[in-house]
Amino acid sequence: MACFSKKGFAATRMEDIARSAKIAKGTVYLYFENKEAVFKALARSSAGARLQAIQEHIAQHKGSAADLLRLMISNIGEFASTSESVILPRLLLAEAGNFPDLVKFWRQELIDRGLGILQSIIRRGIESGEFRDLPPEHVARLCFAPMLLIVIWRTTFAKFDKAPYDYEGLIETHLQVLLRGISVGGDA
Amino acid sequence: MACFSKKGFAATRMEDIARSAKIAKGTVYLYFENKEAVFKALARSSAGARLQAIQEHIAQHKGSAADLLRLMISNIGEFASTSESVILPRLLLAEAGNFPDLVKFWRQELIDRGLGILQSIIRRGIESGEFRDLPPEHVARLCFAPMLLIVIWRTTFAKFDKAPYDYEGLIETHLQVLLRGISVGGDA
DNA sequence: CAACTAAATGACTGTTGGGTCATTTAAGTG
DNA sequence: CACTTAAATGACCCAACAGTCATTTAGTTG
Repeated sequence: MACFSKKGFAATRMEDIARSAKIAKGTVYLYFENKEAVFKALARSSAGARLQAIQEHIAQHKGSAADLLRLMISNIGEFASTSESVILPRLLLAEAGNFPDLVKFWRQELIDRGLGILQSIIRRGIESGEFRDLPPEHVARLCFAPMLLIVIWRTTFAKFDKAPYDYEGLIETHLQVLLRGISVGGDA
Repeated sequence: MACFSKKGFAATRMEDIARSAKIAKGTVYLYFENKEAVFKALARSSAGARLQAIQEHIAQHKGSAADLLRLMISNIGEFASTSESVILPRLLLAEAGNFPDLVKFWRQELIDRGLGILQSIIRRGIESGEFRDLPPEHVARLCFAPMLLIVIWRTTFAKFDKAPYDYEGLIETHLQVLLRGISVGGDA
């Protein structure tokens, strides 16, 4: 992951990978068919389990839809702004053109499922009268968009920041604006 | 642009570029030092002029901050969801690791300036009492985040859509949620 | 310890593709 | 048309690197 995320797929040499793993180049080929297989194995390493857990957690949640949404966004937000693993989605984004099957995999297993979860929360909020009647498929993406921005910012532009950017503050503001924006009451 | 955006920098051969331009490989080297120079020339082609124009337009705008914000977001949104040029930012994102100086250029010339414009609108709205007192640097990014999502969606995931996604609807919803979320009044 | 098996190595090979330049083609000039 | 200059070409060269495999090293068993 370190190698690929630093230079991209094409510019990473098998020797780089091997040295990074403290083994010889030939050894890599005992475990992987070729360079592409190394990359794919890496890219499939799954956040799927985590999503599964979230999905179940939500089904049995009793609080308001707003609370649930707040919870989810905080969670994803924390991941996006602190985890080292964000270079993985970043990497996939960068190499998307050369690995269409991986893109399809990620789209189905993570994006569609993730958006589905968000949508179901929003739909629930609308039905219960908490949220205004807005298109859930759009609102779900609005919930997620700032996370994507954080991932891209951290992995691409952060190195040129004079002062470290306050990701927590962004997420906090996002929650305030979003919840006020979709709630029916005069205040959120 | 067609070549690079299809396969990325490394996987694009000079012959591809040449054939695409209906000239011979050697001819490319009459106009560009090497492959990197071709890429950089492409990546520098500037939306800077457009930004300049926007900046001036805003200085003399008389309407409410909300109207101004709506205008800007609609504009950027239309660009993000219809222009073919989005493959350019997409490309830069993908190749960021290999061209740090280009990233710095884009960050300074486009991102910082663009965010600056948004921030100034928001600050104006806060001072005039239209908007709530939220951190402008965060709100500016919230304004922009869905555009980024659109760009990435279109250039990476759209090909797997069963039905074409309604980008206009997303932008419309974004405006509704955002303006209601940051306005002081009970309604936006 | 001898005999055997499994794992790891890295020198080597073949291919790919960036970059060069001798040659050809086209344009300009008196 | 003869001659000069500029532009374009693509066969060729060579460095880089993915992938191979004969050899070495480490581990296991009786």
